[in-house]
Amino acid sequence: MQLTPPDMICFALYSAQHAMQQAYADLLDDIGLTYPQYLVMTALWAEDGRTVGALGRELRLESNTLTPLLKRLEAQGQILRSRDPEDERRVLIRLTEAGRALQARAAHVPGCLAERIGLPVEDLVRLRDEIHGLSDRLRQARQAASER
Amino acid sequence: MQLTPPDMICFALYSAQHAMQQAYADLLDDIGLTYPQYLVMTALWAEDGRTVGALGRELRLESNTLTPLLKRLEAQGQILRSRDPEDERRVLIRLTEAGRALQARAAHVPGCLAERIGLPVEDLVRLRDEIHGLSDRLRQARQAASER
DNA sequence: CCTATTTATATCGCACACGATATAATCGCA
DNA sequence: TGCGATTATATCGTGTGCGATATAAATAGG
Repeated sequence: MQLTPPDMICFALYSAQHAMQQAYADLLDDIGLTYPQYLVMTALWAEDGRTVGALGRELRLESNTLTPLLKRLEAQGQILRSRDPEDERRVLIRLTEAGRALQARAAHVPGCLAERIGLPVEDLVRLRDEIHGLSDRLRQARQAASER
Repeated sequence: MQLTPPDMICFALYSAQHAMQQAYADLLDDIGLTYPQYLVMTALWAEDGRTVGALGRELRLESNTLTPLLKRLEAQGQILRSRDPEDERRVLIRLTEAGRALQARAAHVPGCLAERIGLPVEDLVRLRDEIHGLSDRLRQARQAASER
């Protein structure tokens, strides 16, 4: 007896994440952002002026992913990267005027996505929380295993 | 008002998929497979001798992703790639003896994962089906949008 | 005060994903 | 039968993710 990919919850996540990223790509193409770039911009619209590390803790990404991504956003003129004078190890990420202006141009995205999905908000919220619960369990188990 | 990534169901999927892939990476490292390679091998253990296209339909991947991945599996000696004599456009993927033998070495993986997650099977099955439902809705909406 | 350790970010290499395009084989139909 | 359309796979370029490692700044302990 062999499980097939469609039976596996890991594959459900894998293919749903791809479908979601493609749905976002359709909407984000207009404003010139990739989906991970949009996540970073979303985090900055909510709270500007954070360090690379603080962004990484929110998005669960390391500097090896964030640094090149942030350099591309800087090259696009959406953000500025500068060393923190208080602690020269840290790099502060701040939105430019263009980066702030992009928020309005992306304001329709969550609504368009919700419309594409077509499920009641309560269902989405419940599903989101269940998926976060799964993530938390996986990360805790990994933490525990690495401390063995 | 700005949604933050943790509020967004897309980010729940995104981070859960990363956590899942890392959990698998811990287990698959021993047998020398990446997580996408494991998905392909799983599909082949269930049904050997399929074409690239048939694998792609099951895993929802295109040839631009599968071809290099399959070449790496071939270089590892897990599979053979050969043109279908019936239709020279198609490439048949068949397990080698080593590829079949790997099934036994990977047999513990689903159990280890379930243990890491630590949720009842019924919950996992329900969650899996809800996530598949979300994927289906996203793909249908994309299909509909592209036909506009 | 001076060095060992820790912390924050960056660099490198590899393996995906995927849009766009290329190539070759097969099919459809006049 | 011939040829344009379709199908199956491959190639190319870009952008992630991440393990491993490097580098530089800050901290801690003697």
